[in-house]
Amino acid sequence: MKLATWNVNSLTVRLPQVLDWLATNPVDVLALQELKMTDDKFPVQAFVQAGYEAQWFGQKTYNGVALLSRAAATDVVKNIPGFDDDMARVISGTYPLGGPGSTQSTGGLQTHIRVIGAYFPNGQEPGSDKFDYKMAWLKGLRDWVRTELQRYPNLVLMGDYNITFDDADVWDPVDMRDQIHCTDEERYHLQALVALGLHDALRLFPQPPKIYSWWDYRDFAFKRNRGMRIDHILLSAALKPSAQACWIDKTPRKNERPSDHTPVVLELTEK
DNA sequence: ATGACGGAAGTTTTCCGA
Repeated sequence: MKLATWNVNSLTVRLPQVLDWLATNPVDVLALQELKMTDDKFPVQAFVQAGYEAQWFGQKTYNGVALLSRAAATDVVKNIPGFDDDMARVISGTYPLGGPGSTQSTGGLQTHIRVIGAYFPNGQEPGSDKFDYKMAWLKGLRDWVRTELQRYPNLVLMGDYNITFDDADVWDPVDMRDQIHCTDEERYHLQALVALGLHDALRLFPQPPKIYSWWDYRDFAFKRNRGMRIDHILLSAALKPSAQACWIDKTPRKNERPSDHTPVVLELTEK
């Protein structure tokens, strides 16, 4: 079973690239962020034709998230229960554990996986209202994920976190010290999520140095590999033994009119 | 110190992202 996350920075612009990527990378679940479209504009038919179900939660201009999947989702929830939010940032669903061939399994929680796709707030800069919102949102997410983990031992939380774990995730950690995505407060909240019993999937496996998921459009940042790792897949302890591989696919960042983010992929053993 | 680029809204510029 393969799961992936990708901030597409406008699904209107990036739809052909998403379809191309799925044709080459037929993952079982793909979480999308920054759709930047209202629900009525969501291209559900294009995904159905590509063999994918979709659940989506859009918003005009900003935000918007979706889950594409081979198998149908159940228990779909939009945003964070218990946290009031004007913005469309989170969508979750439950899927059969395994590839499309194992959809006939019989329903116990151990045979399913809970997938949460999330677009974490940017935060703009420390001390701003948007930063305060980011901190409150992170606390709301954590309180909810704690209860989700009790219900669903097999859980993946993936998306655009807009937080780096540490300096290894930053091309210039000296320049970025205490800047947005790199502050102690943000990293505290990220570690608090980990402390719920989650694992940074990418770091379960050896990786090349200077591995990032986002590069600024400006100043040839991608060509110079001046980026940050801010897109993550966290998986629960129950799923950790199933993890086979995790990687960042830089290929779509080389497209014409690319998203500034690129996909992160997690492979789990078939069970 | 500033802006670079790209997307959206919608109009000749602004806001925002990261």
